[in-house]
Amino acid sequence: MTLPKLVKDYIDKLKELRELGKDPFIIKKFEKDADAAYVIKKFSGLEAGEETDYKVKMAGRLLSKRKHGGVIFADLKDSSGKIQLVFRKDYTDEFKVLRLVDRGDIIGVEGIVIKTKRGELSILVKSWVVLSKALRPLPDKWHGLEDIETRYRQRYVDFIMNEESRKSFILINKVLHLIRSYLNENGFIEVYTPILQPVYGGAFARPFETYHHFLEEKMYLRIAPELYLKRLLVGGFEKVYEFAPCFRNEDVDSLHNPEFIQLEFYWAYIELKDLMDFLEKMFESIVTNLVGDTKIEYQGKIIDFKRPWRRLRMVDAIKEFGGPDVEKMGDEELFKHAEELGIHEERRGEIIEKLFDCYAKDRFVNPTFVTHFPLDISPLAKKAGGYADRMELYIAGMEVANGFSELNNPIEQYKRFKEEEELRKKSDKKGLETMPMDKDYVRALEYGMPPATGVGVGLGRFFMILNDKATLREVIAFPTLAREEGIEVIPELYPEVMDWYD
RNA sequence: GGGCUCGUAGCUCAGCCAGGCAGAGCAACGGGCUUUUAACCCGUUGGCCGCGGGUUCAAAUCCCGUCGAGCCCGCCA
Repeated sequence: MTLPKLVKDYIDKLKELRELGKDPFIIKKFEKDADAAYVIKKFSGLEAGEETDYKVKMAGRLLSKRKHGGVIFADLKDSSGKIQLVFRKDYTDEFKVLRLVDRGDIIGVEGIVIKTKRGELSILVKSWVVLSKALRPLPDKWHGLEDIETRYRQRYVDFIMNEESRKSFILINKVLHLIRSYLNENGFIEVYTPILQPVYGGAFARPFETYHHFLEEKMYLRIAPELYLKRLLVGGFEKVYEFAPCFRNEDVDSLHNPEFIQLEFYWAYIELKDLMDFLEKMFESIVTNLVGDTKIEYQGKIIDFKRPWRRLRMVDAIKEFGGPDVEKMGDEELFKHAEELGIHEERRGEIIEKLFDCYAKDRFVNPTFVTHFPLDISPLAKKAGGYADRMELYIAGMEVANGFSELNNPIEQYKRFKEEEELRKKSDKKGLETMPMDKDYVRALEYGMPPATGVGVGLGRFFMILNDKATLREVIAFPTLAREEGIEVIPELYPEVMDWYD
């Protein structure tokens, strides 16, 4: 570790600043009256060499520092953008003290807007103040931070160095805002339902378990908000939605993170085709608002969100892309075919779904609704013919949404839960892929839930598409990683600094 | 869970195949420079080669194990 040696210079400078009565860490505010984007917008028309008398007070992080003897150039980055600072020996206050200011420090400056002889719009700095001293060096100014692991573990450094990363999250904020507005304008209300649940449900997944010491009870982090949102329908809410953080104790890959956010919404008195119409309109509106077009490029492919979107039955999708006609196959034949493909499942429905994944899933680039799911893997949905009245939305080969006509018959719901319990007893998979009985939910249905349709949208995957990112981790600010051991911090490396701040 | 790849200075990377003093650029430090923008020039500092074991006179390099990360497959609607 050479970090201590490098850090020594930084803490020596902090010490000197303190001795000069300039300890950055005691400062509580800096009144900015401009940011980089504002100055660039207002003054980009200046002639090279022109100096205005327009005064600005700006603050941000110093990303680079170029010394030329009597003049120092630096780049200041704030949340709006980047602008050059010019410090001049014959103009700037305390010019010599600038040797204590490093790349990475956060500073506030007051100066005038100029354009240099080389034509770079800049702030000629009169006075300056260090607002926070960086005690660790920034990554290479040219290559920046590229190491994927460090980018995720120390995302703060990633955001400093990689504007692209920061932009993704600004875009996500816009998308969230658009979704909220769209739903609110359509009469939905936003709600929050329990994340800590005594019984998990609403999906097939292994939950995280925890323990409530006061209640002395085992609890689960929710795998989905579904069953609570439908309790609200029972209670008389007709259109509800939730941006729901969910937790699933399963493997991590480019499409799965143990914690992720689902948008779920429920709408009473409409049926599945109405929901699909609504989703089309909503997505089309969001994409159009965002990029001014229904088409976007994702990983080299063009995705067109223009409605109407294709709708087809799952069994037809399998056929269309070279798979068998499962409707004409008996159980024995179907299971045999699955075995040949290496698919080992206990339910007919699971096999059909796997066949869909195998043959068809990747083929849907433009948004496509796949409908008519096997009943036995849809214990919360109503029936439609021999199938579940259910759809999944596929975009760029990814499952982005899953919705269905909500089963509101308490008797049938009870039976489906029972079937799940039976299956769990038989299963050799420790019951992880079955839903537990939720009697309170059945009781709620016994009071009467209106016919309704609901959907869960995997927002992360939608964000991936909009940001043209290949992995979910890129659109999660702090993705789940294994614990990092052996982190050393500066007060441990240089205990004497602890005496500075009593 | 299976396969493949990677881990060397704060950052970006060489060195490994074919064992022989631990390297470069950037950053940092000292000096020069009043219009640069990857500034430049001269000099200096900086290493648990992820970790543990083995082979060897000698290991960053070869072998085994292990930890972390990435990609693919399986699994997770």
